[in-house]
Amino acid sequence: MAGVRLQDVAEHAGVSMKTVSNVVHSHPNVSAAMRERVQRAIDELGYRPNAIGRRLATGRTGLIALAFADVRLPYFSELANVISKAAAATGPGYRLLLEETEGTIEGERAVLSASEAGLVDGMLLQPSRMSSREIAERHGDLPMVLLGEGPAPLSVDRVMVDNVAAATAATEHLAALGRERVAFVGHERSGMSSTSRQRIMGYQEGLERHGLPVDHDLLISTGAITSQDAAIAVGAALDRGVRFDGLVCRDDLAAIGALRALHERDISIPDDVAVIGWDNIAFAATTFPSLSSVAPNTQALARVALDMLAERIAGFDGIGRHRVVDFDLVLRESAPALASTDAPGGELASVHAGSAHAISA
Amino acid sequence: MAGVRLQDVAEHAGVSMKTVSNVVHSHPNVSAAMRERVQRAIDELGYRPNAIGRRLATGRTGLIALAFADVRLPYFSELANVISKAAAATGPGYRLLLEETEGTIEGERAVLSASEAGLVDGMLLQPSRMSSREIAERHGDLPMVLLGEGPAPLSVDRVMVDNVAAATAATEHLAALGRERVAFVGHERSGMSSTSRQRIMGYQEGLERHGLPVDHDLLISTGAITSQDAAIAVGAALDRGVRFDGLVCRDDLAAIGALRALHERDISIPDDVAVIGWDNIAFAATTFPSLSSVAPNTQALARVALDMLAERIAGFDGIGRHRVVDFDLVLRESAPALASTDAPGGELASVHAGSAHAISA
DNA sequence: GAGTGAATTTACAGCGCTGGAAGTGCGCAG
DNA sequence: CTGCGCACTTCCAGCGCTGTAAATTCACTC
Repeated sequence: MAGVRLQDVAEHAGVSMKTVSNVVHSHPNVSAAMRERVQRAIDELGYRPNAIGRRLATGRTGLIALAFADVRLPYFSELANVISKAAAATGPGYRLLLEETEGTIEGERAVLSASEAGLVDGMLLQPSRMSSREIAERHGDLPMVLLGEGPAPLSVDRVMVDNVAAATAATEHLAALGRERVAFVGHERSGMSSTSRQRIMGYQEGLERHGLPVDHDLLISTGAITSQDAAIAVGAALDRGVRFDGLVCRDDLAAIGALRALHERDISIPDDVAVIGWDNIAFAATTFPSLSSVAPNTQALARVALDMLAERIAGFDGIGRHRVVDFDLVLRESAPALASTDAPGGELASVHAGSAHAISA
Repeated sequence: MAGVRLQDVAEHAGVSMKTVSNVVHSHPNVSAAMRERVQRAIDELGYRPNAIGRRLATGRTGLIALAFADVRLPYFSELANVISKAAAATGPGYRLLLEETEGTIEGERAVLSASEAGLVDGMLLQPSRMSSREIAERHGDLPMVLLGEGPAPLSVDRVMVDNVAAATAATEHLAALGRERVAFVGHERSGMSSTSRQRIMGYQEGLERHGLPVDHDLLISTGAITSQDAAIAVGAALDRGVRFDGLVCRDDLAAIGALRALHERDISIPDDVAVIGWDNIAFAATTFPSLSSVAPNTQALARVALDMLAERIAGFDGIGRHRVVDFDLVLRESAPALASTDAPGGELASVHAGSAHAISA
C-alpha cells in the first residue's frame, strides 16, 4: 500500500505518468479504454495521490487555518463545526487546521508569524487583542479574513456581527419587559477585549434609549471568560447588595454562571431577574430556565468569510471588505417574548428592525 | 515578502543553498561569520522556509489529524484543546488538522480513506462505529492511535479509559448513597455506540454488586447525543411513571438534560434523585446543582496517545499496544461525597480502588 | 614549502506531482 | 498509396527543499 507513486502506476499500466495524472484528475482527452486500463492499475496498486507533491506543483494545499482563542469555548467549537462543514463544501473542499491563540497577544502573533509559509492556502482569524494595524502589517501575503467585531484594518477583509446593535436589542428587550435596573455581566476585569467593549457600548445605548440608569455598579466583570468566574462575580455582586432585575451577559457562559448564582440565592428567573445571554450555544436550550440569547448567524458568517477567503486565494487583491451578518434574539424562558405564555413554545414571535429578529423558542 | 526562495537568499548572500539551509536549521558546522552573513540575508529578504518543499524532501509535515465525531461536543472540544497543547510540545511541535466524522460509519470511512496521502504524519482517531477489523484494514500505512474504548484491533495502538470500571464506580457511588432504583440515561435509541455499550455494562455490574434491580424501564435512551434529547427522554420517562432515585448518565450532556427535566417537575436533586454525569466538562461545575461526573484523565490520555503516535511516526512497527488511563469520580452537589456536608467543598474526599479516585469539588 | 587531517562549503540528485510542448498513431481525402 | 489533421500520449522541466558525497579551505606539522 505504502509509497505507491504515480510512476509505479504508470509502469504497471504501461503508460506515462502524465496519462495517469490525467486519469486521476478526470481530464478530458483520455480515451475510455485508456482510462479503464489506468484505473485498474490504480486500484490494483492501491495508489493514493500524494498531497504534498501535488501542492508543490500546484501551489495549493486545500488547507485553511482557523485561528481563535480557545476551542473549549462553545461559541468557537460550534463555529469550528460550521466553518468546517462550509469549508468542505467550498471550491476544491478545504480542510481546517486548528490554531488556538489563547486570547493573548503572543498567541495571536505566533499564529500570524508561523515561521513556515505555504502550509495553508489562507487563514480565518478571530483576533481578540491584536491591533488592526499590527494585523495588517503581519499577515504578509497570506490570504486572510478576520472574524468578529473589533478594530478593522482597512486592508483586510472582515466579517462580523453588529455587536453594538445586538447588545442594544438585548437591552431594549429587557426594558420592554419592564426591567428597570439592568446589569451587564462577563467582561474581563482587566484587559477588556474589543468584543466586550462593543457589547457594553450597545448595552449602554439600550439603557439610554429607555432612560434607564447607567450605573457603574451594574457592570459586573469577571476574571476569566468562564461560567465559574461569572457565577462567583454575580454572587459577589448580589452579596454586596448590588440589585438588578435584568442581566445582559457578554456570552452564554456568563449567563449560565449568573443563572447558578441566582439559583443559589433563591432568586427567581425571570420573575425577579430576567437574563439574556449571547451566542445561543447549544446548552442555552436546556439550562433551567432555558436561556434567551443573542444568536449570531454563524452559518452566514461562515459562508461569507469563506467566500471572501476563496476570492483572496484566487488572487483578488483589492482593499479590505467589511461584511456584517445578521443575528437573532432567541427568546426562551430566562427572558421571554413580550406577550408570550410561560409555556415553552417554539414559534417565531416577532421581527425586530434591521438585522435583529426575535424568535421565541 | 512573498515567494522568497532559499535560492534567492543564497544568491543574496553569495553562498550555496545548502549553507542557507544549514543556517536555517542551526546545523553545526557553520562558522559564526557565515551564520551571521546568511542570517542578515534572510532578514533582509524576509525569507520564510516553505513548509511544502521541506515536507517533500523530508517526508514530514508536522501535522497530525485529530478525528472524532463532532467538535461541538464539549468532551471533544476539551480534548482537542488538551491534545493541541500536548502536540505542540511533542517532538518537533505538531499541529492539529481537525476532522469530524459526525459519528457515522461513512464519516469514519471518509476520514480513513481521505484520498490524498501524505498530508499528515499520523492520526488520532476516536471511532464510534467502525469495527476494529475495518479500521485495521483501512488505515493502511498511516501511523495511527485510536482513542477511547471499544473493540480494539490488535494491530493498532489504542488508549482508553476503563469505561466499564468507571460506570461501575459511578453506579456504586449512588448505591453507597442509599439509592435503590438507579437508571441509566443517554445511550442512543438505535445504533448504540460502543461507548454507550460499555458504560451500560459497567452500570449493570454496579447494580448487581449491590443487589439493585436491573430493570429495562431504567434504561432511558435518547434520539441524539444532546442535552435537549436527554431532557425530553427523561421527562417522558418520568411522565409515564418510571421512578428512580439515582441516575447514571452516559455523559454530562445527558446529565444536564436530566437536570432540566427534573427541575421542570420540581424533583429535588440530589435529595429525590442523585445524578452522575460523565466527562466532567467545564459546565459541570456551574450547573445547578453542580454535577458529579466521571472525569477521564484527558491529560494523560493526550500524553500517552501522542507518545505512541510519535513512536509510530518514527518507524515503530510492532503490534498494537493498548493503554488504559485513569479517571476520577468528581463529586459535586448532584451526587455528593458520602460523609460530606452539603456546602461545596473543594478537597479530595477518598480514593477508590484501582484507577478510580473520588474527588469532591 | 609540500603534506595532512579537520572543518566548512558546494554540487547534485531527487522527494511526487503537474503544465505545456512535443510526439505518436489513426482515419480519411486526394 | 501518400499525405494531412486530429485525438491522444509522452517528454521535459521544475515547484522548494534536503541528504549525501565530493570539493574546497584552513591551520599546522615535518
